[in-house]
Amino acid sequence: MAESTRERILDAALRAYGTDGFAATSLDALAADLGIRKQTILYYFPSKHAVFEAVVDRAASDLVKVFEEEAARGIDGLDQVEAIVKRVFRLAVRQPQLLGLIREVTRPGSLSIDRLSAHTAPIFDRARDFLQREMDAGRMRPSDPEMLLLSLYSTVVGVATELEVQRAMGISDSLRGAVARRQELIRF
Amino acid sequence: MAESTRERILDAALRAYGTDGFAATSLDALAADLGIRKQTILYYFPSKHAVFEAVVDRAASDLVKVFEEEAARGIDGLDQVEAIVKRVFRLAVRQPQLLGLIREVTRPGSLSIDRLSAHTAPIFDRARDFLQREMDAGRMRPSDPEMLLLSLYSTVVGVATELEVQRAMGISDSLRGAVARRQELIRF
DNA sequence: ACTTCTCTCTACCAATTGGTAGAGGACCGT
DNA sequence: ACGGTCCTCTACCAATTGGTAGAGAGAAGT
Repeated sequence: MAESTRERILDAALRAYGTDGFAATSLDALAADLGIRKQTILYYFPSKHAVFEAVVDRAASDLVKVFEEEAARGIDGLDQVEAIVKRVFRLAVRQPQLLGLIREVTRPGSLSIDRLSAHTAPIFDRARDFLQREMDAGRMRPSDPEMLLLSLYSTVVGVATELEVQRAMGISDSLRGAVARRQELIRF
Repeated sequence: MAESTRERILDAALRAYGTDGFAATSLDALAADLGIRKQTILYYFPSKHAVFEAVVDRAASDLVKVFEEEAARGIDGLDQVEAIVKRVFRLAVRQPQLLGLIREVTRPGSLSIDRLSAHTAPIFDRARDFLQREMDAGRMRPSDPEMLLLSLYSTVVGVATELEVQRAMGISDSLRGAVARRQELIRF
């Protein structure tokens, strides 16, 4: 077996929750997609919500890994920001459901938002401190680091919804536009 | 009765779908929230999905109205863009669920995205032509109008998710930041 | 007084939901 | 050969789901 059942469940769950949402995805549908019975899912996870939490945990640690790997390379100033944004973009393009999941978690009525922020809070703090240092060192235009981070975040997430809207509006050159916008953002 | 039952249903549905999502909101829950029976809802709407479509229709026409009223005032250049963005912001702050609804509709697996774009396509085209004219007339920095529109859109929607994330991260001065970001955006 | 229309209700339904209980097979060390 | 552990299954359950059928109340028109 190349991939464990547990991992396969998480993969399918990410796909389903990211596109259709948590509430709209039944355990039966999830199991059918995998060619197994839902009781097998409930063997690995105590409840449906536990599946969701596991998916969030894994997605969060994937994101955290990107930051840590990139931070370990010790690049300065804007170059590091650009490198991270680039990698997050690549991750998002390769796994569009990941951004769908983020939308699901950050929904107003969500229960698991604390779970996500628990994972990301440390790198958020580190990123803020990094930006502050770079600004103090004059390698970056000074502004409020927290706000800049939120700007970066909402732009990246915004691009995800953009792709869908573009499709509905009948615009085709989606990816090129997204990349161009990324570069505009960095310049700014 | 100050407000018709039908309108009250749409109000409650917008609130529920915008915060918890469509799939997570049962007709029973919706009815209980209104102090009525779900059969009353099904008297006004043939199905649960029809309620959703009606909510989307009304929300879309609210948005379209903003554009039409503002366009009728005939202001030139950036001032008109700023005025519209300002009004959309005010609408979003007053009705946060409206942006939640947009997120719901623009989700990858959504069925009603065509319904929304059918409403908004005309004003999208008009906005694009407007930007093109303003650029030609030299009142605005030249760039791709469609891309600029998408930028504006994703920034506005992005702010909605931002507020939630900010809350989770424990940052407080949310509205001020949003307004500041709006102004940065316009300047850009 | 009668019908008709509008509205909200009770009663009910089949299907689906998340979840429990436990059987049975495959593989393990002994 | 045997007991134990790991895994996936069948069988089942109570609760909830969206939806149908139709009763009954009230107002309105005739």
